[in-house]
Amino acid sequence: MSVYVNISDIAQYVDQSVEIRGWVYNRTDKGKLQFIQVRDGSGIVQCVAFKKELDEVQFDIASKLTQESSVVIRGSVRADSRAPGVPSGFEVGIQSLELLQKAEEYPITPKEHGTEFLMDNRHLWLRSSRQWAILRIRATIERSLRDFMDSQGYLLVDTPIITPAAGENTTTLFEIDFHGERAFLAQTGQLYNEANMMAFGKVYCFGPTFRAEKSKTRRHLQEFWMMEPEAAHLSLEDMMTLEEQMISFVVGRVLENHPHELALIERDVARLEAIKTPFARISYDEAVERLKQVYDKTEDPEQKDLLKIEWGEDFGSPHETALAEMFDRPLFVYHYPTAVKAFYMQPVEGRPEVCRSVDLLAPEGYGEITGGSERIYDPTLLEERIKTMALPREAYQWYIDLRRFGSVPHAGFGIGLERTVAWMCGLPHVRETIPYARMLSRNYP
RNA sequence: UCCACAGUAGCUCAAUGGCAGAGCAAUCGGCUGUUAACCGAUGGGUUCUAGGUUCGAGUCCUAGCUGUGGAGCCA
Repeated sequence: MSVYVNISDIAQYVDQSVEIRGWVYNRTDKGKLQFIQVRDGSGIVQCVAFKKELDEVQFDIASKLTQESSVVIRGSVRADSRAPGVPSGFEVGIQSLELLQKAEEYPITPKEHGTEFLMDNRHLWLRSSRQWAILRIRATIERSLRDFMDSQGYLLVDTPIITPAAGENTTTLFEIDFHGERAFLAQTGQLYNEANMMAFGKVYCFGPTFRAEKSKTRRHLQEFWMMEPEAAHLSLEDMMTLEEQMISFVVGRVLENHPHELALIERDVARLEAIKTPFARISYDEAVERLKQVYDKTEDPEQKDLLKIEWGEDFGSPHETALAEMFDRPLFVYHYPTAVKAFYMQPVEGRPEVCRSVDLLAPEGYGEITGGSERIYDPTLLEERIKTMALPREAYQWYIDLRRFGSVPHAGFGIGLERTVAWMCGLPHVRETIPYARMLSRNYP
């Protein structure tokens, strides 16, 4: 009798008879010998058919299998160092084979393809081993982020996706028709998080967010996933500690659970193993000084122009890359100018021109992966800031209310899932970090 | 929105202004240890679109469309 197994567990069944239910990943035709690589979602295993050992009809089927045909194979597992697969080193000697469906000519061949073609066929591309590995790592990162926050006593409280008119800068929001009223897809759950924090102490939300910006870069999506923790009585300094513990926890989980996947995508794991606390911490002031030094040393005029910076300006991506390259682990940059940050950020005492904000820049040029701050908790100051920034006060009434009923110092941050996955997997573009990327010119499939 | 580059067989790409080509995939044949197997054969084209220059345009020019990379944008 053969037992139905997942390919990922194949090592436990050496010299036993198993049943594999999967899809043909690739086939090598050697005449009287067929090497059939079968994937079942959990892994890939090589199945071998010898003409002598199979009945004629079944061998004929085996020798005509097309890529992605669905099959049920029964056979005995043997250890063989020559066998490729995930995990490698095991193969199934086919005793019987059942063809569920012979696949039509499959568009994605084992050869190279262009980005546009692959994205047009994203529904099929997901079956390729690289994409399979990346999305499995994404799932682990997502779960680890939740596990970490849960272990720290944070409660998952979901925030709405359909939100009322925010009033300002609607150009970056996706507008929808809410029964005749204007509504928008959420850009962040943060304001609701602050209300939830007042109810539960320590909370986080984790869901999709939407940005209608005309951004067309390797770091931007129109729809992306973000986890946002928010806690009462959390200082900026304690938040940095929390963030670095979180990141190193997640990196540890990925290294522990995905050696096969990391090997498949050829990630340099030494770069991940180097992610140890404490992370580097520098102030915005120091960051600007360091960037000016880099600027002075840069010869290439085009590059030099991109690195130009004056105190008070926000960093562009070339600046973030230059700063991150100075360290082999993630870098916190704190106390940004108040003018370039959001209205709700708490000013630094005695230095109102900067605020208690912090961004975390990933190594290897992956840019900002988290951003957060202490929030203004004094209602008068918050109202002043809303007036200064010319925001519609009515839209923020409930938010101001939070400061009228037992206001406390608090802080929070957001971590962008796709940028985190891109960094940990060493990918050049975020489009492969999400099953179906929504980009400026991509809403299919 | 701006800058740069690209668009040729199902896919990845070649082709000095002069016969439209290769590899992979498909189909057929060969091979008992392949790792993107290999070897032989066969079929496969609106060269993104519209106009223009030229004896002749895949190639040059103009406009547009699509994509890629980057910048800006990213409270």
